[in-house]
Amino acid sequence: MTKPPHAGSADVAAARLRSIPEASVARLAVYLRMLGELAEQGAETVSSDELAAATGVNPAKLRKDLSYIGSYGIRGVGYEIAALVRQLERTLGLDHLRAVALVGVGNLGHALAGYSGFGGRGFPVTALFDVDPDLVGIHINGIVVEHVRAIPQVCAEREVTIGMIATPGPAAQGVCDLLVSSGVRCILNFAPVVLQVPHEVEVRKVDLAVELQILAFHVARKHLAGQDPATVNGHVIEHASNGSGGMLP
Amino acid sequence: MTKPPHAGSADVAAARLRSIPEASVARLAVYLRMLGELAEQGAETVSSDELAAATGVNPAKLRKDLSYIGSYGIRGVGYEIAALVRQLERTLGLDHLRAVALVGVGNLGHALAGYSGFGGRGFPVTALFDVDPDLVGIHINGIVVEHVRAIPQVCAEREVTIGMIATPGPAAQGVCDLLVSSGVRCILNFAPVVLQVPHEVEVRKVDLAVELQILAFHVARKHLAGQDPATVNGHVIEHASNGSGGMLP
DNA sequence: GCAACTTTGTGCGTGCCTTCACAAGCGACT
DNA sequence: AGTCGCTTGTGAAGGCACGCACAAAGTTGC
Repeated sequence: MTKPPHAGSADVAAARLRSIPEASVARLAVYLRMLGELAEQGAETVSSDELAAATGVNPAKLRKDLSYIGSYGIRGVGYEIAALVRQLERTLGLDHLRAVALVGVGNLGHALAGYSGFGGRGFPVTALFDVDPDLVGIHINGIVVEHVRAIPQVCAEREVTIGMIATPGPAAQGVCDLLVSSGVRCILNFAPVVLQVPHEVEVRKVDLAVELQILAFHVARKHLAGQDPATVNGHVIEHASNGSGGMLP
Repeated sequence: MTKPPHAGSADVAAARLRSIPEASVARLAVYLRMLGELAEQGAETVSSDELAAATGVNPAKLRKDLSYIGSYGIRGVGYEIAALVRQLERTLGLDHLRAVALVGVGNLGHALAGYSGFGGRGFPVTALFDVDPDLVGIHINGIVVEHVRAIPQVCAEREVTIGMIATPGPAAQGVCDLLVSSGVRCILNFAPVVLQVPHEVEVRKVDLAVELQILAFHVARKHLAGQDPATVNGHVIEHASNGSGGMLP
């Protein structure tokens, strides 16, 4: 199941896409952002060492990550930023916009709806949903909040390809089912629930409470272990000129 | 019950803590939440199969995870929920409260400050900071927003052990340095920047834009590959009675 | 008290990810 | 034109995590 039938460029691309390790994909997105910042600063090329330092990654790992999308580096020089950005965007599927629907306009949802980092990066939030009558009908960032029952119709109309769920836990599975039945195949879940989905649907979960608990574990560990620097396997990040130019709220 | 007639329980605990794989720690937090829900529903014991199904994890992996914190299961029966919860809380360092400071009360920060999932789980947000004069002085959930320059003093007073950074990217490193110099050793970073910290400081990063880009990659993959069900390595999660009882916004 | 059944705890093989180390390739300088 | 220095791309090794499969241990029924 690994061999492409014939060697047309589309098949090659598909084979490559499929074979990129999940861990690498996550880092590619980070490289892409850093490259954008470097381009803004007027840089035209970067070496793997520079880019690795700026993103806190091992240089060899970075080169291997980039090798998955092809050879776009010049030996003795580095990577041409513009070309690399273009290729990364194509690989990550950022060459056309992906409409995003957000369900749950409560506390967190409201913040996500107003988060400028999405629209500016090719992910316009084009639909908002909730069940609360007090919320349905209001506008956030120029988008009107619709009732959850309108999900199938609105998602179809606006060609939504990604759904974000920021509802309370108990409501999440129902909302998820609605999204899936509306053709949404990728879901970003903020609710503290494990979603049950058909195998063709991709779910990523962001669990803030779990993140804090992981940190708490490390606090406890440091306390118990005393703070012997040798035994703590903390990751040290070398130098790296401070990257600036973000885009959060 | 089974084995450990504790000999030097502190040392044993420390050794154990150090050796728990990072991936397991993340799952332990998930188990803990699910166990809490089960307890609320009146259950007294769970088998590894039940808990695994409810959390979308392989049963063997779950048992191995739990084995890292000791033998608290009863063969032929399962795990006694109350005892397991207690042990998990101790292992994750949830046996006493951890004061959290949040820097950046903009769009996302405001939502995090109001997020009930933190305080209810042993992570009271006890300090808020920003640089915006319009925000400094206002109250959110009964907490007053202070100026960033007050970080050292306030963090010391309120014994903050965890810092959350929800500032724009360019401000993050400066804020981080302030937190670290105030004695904060664990940081949850929402800013799209790789923080440079001393090796004894633990940083976890939540990057919403990257999460969406990873999803976009999978959209692109599905498109290119057609949707042959066999070649897509999606994870299928079996049955599992729908968990309810969450605690998001 | 014994046998059959259930469920935990774990040794082990497998595969993925990371990291090292080095050859190949490219540009610059003489 | 040739050589030198720098940087990429990758083969190979090590480590970690996953999941199977089974023995150990407990419970239930007779």
